[in-house]
Amino acid sequence: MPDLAPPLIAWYRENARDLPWRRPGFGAWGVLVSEFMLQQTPVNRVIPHLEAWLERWPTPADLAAEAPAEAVRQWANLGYPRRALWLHRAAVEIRDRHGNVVPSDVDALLALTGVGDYTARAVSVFAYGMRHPVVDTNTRRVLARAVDGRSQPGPPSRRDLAAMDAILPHDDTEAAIVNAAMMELGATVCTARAPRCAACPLAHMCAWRAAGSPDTGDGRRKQARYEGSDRQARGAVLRVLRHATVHSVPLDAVIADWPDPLQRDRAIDSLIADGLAEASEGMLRLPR
DNA sequence: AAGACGTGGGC
DNA sequence: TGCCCAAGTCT
Repeated sequence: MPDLAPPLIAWYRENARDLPWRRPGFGAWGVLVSEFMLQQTPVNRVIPHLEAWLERWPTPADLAAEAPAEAVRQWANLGYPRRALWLHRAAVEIRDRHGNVVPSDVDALLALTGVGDYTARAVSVFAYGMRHPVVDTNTRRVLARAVDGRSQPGPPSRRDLAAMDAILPHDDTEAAIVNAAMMELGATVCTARAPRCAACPLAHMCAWRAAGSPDTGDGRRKQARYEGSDRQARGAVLRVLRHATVHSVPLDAVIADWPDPLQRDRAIDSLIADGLAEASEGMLRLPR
């Protein structure tokens, strides 16, 4: 397998988007917040929310001092609101266990609530310049095509980390660039549908292209239907709680017109179980 | 370890 | 319309 790093580095230097978290001195807290927001939410939707968040809470302790409800409300419509809860918990943990400094060590990062294999390495690499493989869905797709000759990656696996590590240069700085370049290439050129191979710096050494760009099938899990789902009901409940001018709403009034009353009750119960809502004396509200 | 978990945009 | 997709994590 030829060395992917040189063309990736040259391409990234010319084509990287100017994203807030790539600005010099953006800070590890900003990077951590951005990574939470970017978990399954597109870049363009994240940017305005990220800037508002950091303006309101410039350090972990600023966020930790607030009630979780404020984090959930500020999260607005970014989706997967448990991430707001987890980010709040992580802020408390960083304040209490790390002196209000986002850790640089992967294992310390992994111990934070809501931080998994991807986010831990992304923060260590992009905020602190450490040398680790960073593997997200973009990286996995580029590896699947350029290295394995497949149209789509298989299911996520710890082996992905070793595969990415194998193409990283020894130098820390160059390794960080290759990590970012793989993600950027997957996001802007080597996309899931209609990849722009004519603009790809790896096209001349791509195993998938060499094999004639075969459709090797999709190893991706199909997403459950959203329309009519419990998730949709949960989303509707939480939207009411976020928008409530009084921070507490009569339980019976929350999406009272929902078509399926059992689903409505299930949604409320599960939100309470998740810590995203609290009920008391016939009222429902975001967690204090 | 397969499924749950929001939301919005593209085609 | 309906399905796919988006810098994942947790149970």
